Amino acid sequence: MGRKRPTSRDVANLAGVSRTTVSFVLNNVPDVKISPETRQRVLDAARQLDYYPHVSARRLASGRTRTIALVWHRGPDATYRDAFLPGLLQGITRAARHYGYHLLFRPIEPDEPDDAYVELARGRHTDGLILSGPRSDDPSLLELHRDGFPLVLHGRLPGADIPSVDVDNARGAVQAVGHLLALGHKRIGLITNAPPAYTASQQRLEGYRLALESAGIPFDEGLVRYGNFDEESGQEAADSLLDLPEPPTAIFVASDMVAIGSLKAIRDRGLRVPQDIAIVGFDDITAARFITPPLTTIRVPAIGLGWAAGELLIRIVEGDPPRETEVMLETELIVRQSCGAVERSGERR
Amino acid sequence: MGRKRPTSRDVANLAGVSRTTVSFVLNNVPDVKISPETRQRVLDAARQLDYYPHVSARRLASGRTRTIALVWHRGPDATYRDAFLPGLLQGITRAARHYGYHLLFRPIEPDEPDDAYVELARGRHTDGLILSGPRSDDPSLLELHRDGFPLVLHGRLPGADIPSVDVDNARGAVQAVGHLLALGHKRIGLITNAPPAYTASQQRLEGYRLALESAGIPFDEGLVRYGNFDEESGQEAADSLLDLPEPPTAIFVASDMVAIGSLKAIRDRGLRVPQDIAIVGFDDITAARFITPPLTTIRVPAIGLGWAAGELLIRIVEGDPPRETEVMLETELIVRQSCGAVERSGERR
DNA sequence: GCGCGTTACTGACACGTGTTAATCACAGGA
DNA sequence: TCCTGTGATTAACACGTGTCAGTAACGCGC
Repeated sequence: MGRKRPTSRDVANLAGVSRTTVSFVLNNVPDVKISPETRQRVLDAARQLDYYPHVSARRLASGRTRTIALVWHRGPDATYRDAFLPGLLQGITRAARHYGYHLLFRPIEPDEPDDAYVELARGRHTDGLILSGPRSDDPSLLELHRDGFPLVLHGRLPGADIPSVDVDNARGAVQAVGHLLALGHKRIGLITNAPPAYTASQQRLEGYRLALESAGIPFDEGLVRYGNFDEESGQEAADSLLDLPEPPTAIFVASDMVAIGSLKAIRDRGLRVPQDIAIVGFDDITAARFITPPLTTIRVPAIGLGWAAGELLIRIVEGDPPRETEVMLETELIVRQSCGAVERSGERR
Repeated sequence: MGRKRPTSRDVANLAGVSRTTVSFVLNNVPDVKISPETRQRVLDAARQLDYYPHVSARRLASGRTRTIALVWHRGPDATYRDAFLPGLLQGITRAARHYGYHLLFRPIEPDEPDDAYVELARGRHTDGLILSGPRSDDPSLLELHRDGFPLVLHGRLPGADIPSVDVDNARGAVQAVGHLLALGHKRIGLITNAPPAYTASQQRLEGYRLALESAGIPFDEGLVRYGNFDEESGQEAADSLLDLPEPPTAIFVASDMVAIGSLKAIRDRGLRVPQDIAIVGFDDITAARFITPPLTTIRVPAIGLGWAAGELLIRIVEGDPPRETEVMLETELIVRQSCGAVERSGERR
């Protein structure tokens, strides 16, 4: 075994000053006068001993952890959300690094209680939490927020005015349906990403309705089906739409994963995409570029969401909250081939 | 603002015992006798006050953080590795949760020094580190290991005998090439996943060579090309192989991402997969199932790797290291359509 | 009555840092 | 000579827990 970890006392002894002075120098405490020679002596001593302050001690004394956590609910939509995880993490960790914070990653598995994360907050494990996939019926959540613990939700939670970050699902749906309308389609079906209990599902439906209405086309409930995150549900939903006496000429499938299932259903009937049926997806998962035909879709800015959530949370932690604490990020229409707007080409997005 | 956080002293006062007793009860310290009534009084008091121990204080006193970190080097292969991140994280956090640990996620961005992670170890931020994508020329790494700090590498580092976890790349390549040989191919090309500087690339090449030799086919360097993680490199490499006077009838592309580029090159020449050229990939990324034709490939057990790394590290931290500290996990051959072994069907894997 | 072991509990120190209030040396003005 | 302000430094306390060494009470054998 090597020698023991050096402490700030060791640095102080080596530099011939008090421990307090070491703390002042290493933390660059403002409004404290330290002579340049002393400062240098301390820095030299610290370097010579290869001194790193003990984080736990520092946290205990300062009362701050400089750590935030991402609480990741692993629900029925796990595979769907896993596609966003790398981007979201990258965005959050970038913000964290920018402000000098660390990130704790805490998935909540299905067999755990939903409020397993409160221990992180109550035990002062972290200074704040980003909660992805919050449940509206979670009392601990409201309690934490009432007690002033910094929280940011990924995904809206109607009712409670908790700071949140989300993508503008309704506008994204308007972009998708608007694109199909511009291509001349009048009879456009909808397959949602998820059951109506999910707010994102409601919002995308709302955008679909808005786009149609502003084009003077009446909303027809008979053209709406509900997906359930996976391909199977997309296949069934598309089958159901194609069985209609007068099937749609285009379908907005509000999830790429579901859209992949829909494509299969269409192909199995010998129909061609986009010539017979045009398709626009949502999410822009990695696979969207590679399937046949490449999927026109709505890109969700995962990194941007992560950055926004991280920055918002840290600013709240530091007592400098922005005026607007409900952030909405814009989506982007990615035109590929499944919508019929462009012919096959070498373009690569 | 609500009232202050309760401390163990508050619990002690409410229960009418000493703080020491509270600690004994809540931590279930063995070999300490506490009467059942006292124990219950303490538990009731803790519950009544909604007491959660202060993690930082506990860490300082105990000298242990019960936290491990995943250090994630974001190098030139970032997009390729992002595909594994969710699985790896799930495996690690499962192991962490099983042993009562937390996970810190620490990406190292390209603009940071390679050894930015040492602060985590030296400052006792975590009890141990999992390093993904280690560099052999990193002196801090060897120094940490020499000082007895618990480390586990994801990916081999030849030379230093640091505990590590990796997939058996060579055997995976043998599986892939063996499958092509069994289908009757004699002239099999290789496109690696990465330049030869990457050990995984060397190992997959080695497996390719072994499989051929054990089938009595001499290794021909002229059939080997080096990929570079992305599709472009796969396209170029495949073009180069197809330009040969006697092109191969099958190609083992040791990366699905690279294979996608190769498929494009083949299709652009009007050739069909698998009828004219058979392809087997490596990694089993999500997109592999969805491209046309669905890619036969070698599945890498991301969750298993994560679990193995997490468990190995924690056992080392707890002073109970297994005898074998170099773990190798097996890959799995996933047969789809790009190899020509099965005709188009409804199967879904 | 006294020594002794056992049960149930506590006092006091340690962990390594941040931070406030105080101290000291010293120069300058009256 | 004494008072005062200021620049440089430090003593001392606080943060909330884990844990060792001890103590008080009590039963028991002789």
